[in-house]
Amino acid sequence: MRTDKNIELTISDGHAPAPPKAAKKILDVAYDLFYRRGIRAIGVDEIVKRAGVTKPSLYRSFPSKDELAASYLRQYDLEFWERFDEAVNAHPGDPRAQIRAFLTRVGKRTQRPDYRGCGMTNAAVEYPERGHPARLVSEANKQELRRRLRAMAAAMGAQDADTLGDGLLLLIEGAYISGQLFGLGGPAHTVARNADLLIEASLKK
Amino acid sequence: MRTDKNIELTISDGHAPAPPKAAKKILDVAYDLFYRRGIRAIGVDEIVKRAGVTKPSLYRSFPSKDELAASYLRQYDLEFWERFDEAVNAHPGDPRAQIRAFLTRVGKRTQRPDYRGCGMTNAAVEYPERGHPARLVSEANKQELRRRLRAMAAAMGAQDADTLGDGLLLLIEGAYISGQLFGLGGPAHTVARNADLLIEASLKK
DNA sequence: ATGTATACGTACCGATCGGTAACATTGTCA
DNA sequence: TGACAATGTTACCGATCGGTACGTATACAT
Repeated sequence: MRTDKNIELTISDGHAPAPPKAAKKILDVAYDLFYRRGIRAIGVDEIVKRAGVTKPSLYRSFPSKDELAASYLRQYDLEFWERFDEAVNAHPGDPRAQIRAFLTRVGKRTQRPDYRGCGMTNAAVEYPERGHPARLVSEANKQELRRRLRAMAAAMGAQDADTLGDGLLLLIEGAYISGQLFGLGGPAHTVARNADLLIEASLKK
Repeated sequence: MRTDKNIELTISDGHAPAPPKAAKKILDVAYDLFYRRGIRAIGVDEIVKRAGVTKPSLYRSFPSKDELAASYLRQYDLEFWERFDEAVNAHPGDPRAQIRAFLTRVGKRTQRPDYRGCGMTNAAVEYPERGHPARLVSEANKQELRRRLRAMAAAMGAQDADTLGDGLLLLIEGAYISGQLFGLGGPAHTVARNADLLIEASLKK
């Protein structure tokens, strides 16, 4: 089991030495398939077939399927925080509005017919074994999310900031799961409204 | 694909004609393995090995692995409603106390070191394909849970009962997921407290 | 032209996947 | 005791799993 491969991909840095084209296509295809149908459900053969490459090309860029899954999640992590920070930056200094903006978007996304929940959450469910490469990425993402939600709850002036932050996290995770369980018209579309009620109840003394 | 097998097991009815002993052991082992490590992660070979039987024995009682998974979830469904009704029956006529009792127990369960979330939720994540036998059981369970939570919210006199019921469902699903993601000391232990705050905010006009 | 490094393709590996055919064993009741 | 049906066992199936040995094509520097 070698560990010295280029797990961290330099995707189109513009002028660096060598941009591996196959790796990007592989990761793009894997991203789509892993998210839509699950990591365990997809074999490497299907990935390379859809990417128009061959298996050795995959294993030259990624040490294993597990590490490819971890790379998929690292990409997911990037895009997740993009969405999160977008909501945050839209309402500077107003954490309650930031949460509302983020959850309004989440609520909308969960109502899309092809919604499949949070890639991070799903991966953690698929890989319960501690220490699995994919699970590690997922856990790190969730712990950072918890940290930020608690900080935002504190900035709102909540009586018990940690409890409110955790409550918001529960609502968010619930929305991710309910979105893929119930589909359109499911409970997930109420996440922003319920979060606002919970915040309201946690502020007043 | 035959469908006329004895999926519904008569487990130890005491004096009926034929109690299939192997089927029960298979289902017990499958229950444990499927829950702890995931359905896709467990092969039928491991199940029959741990159950002390052989593969044909499994396939005489269950038409397929998918149907065995569905049977596992039907058993899970039974035990779930047992726990739920226990909390309900402990506080007749007081839906708010019923919810509190149920969520207090959920919060405690999520803090156990071997906690692996809700078998129903996990199965739905593992099998996103619509119509999968396991997923159908999971979806039915969740829809019934949603129905009952909304009814309880209405009985509490909530301003918007459907929103409160859905909010409680989000918190519950969030607790299931967070329990297995964060382990001990995670956000799930606040589920009862957050639910009570949300209820409080949803009642007052 | 020729070395050298790198990306890619063909063909294959053993292991495991879910599932089954054919046969042996057992319990039950006439 | 004999007949029958249900259960258990041995041995195997084709397909797919993740992963690899090894030869080939291409680009650039000398």
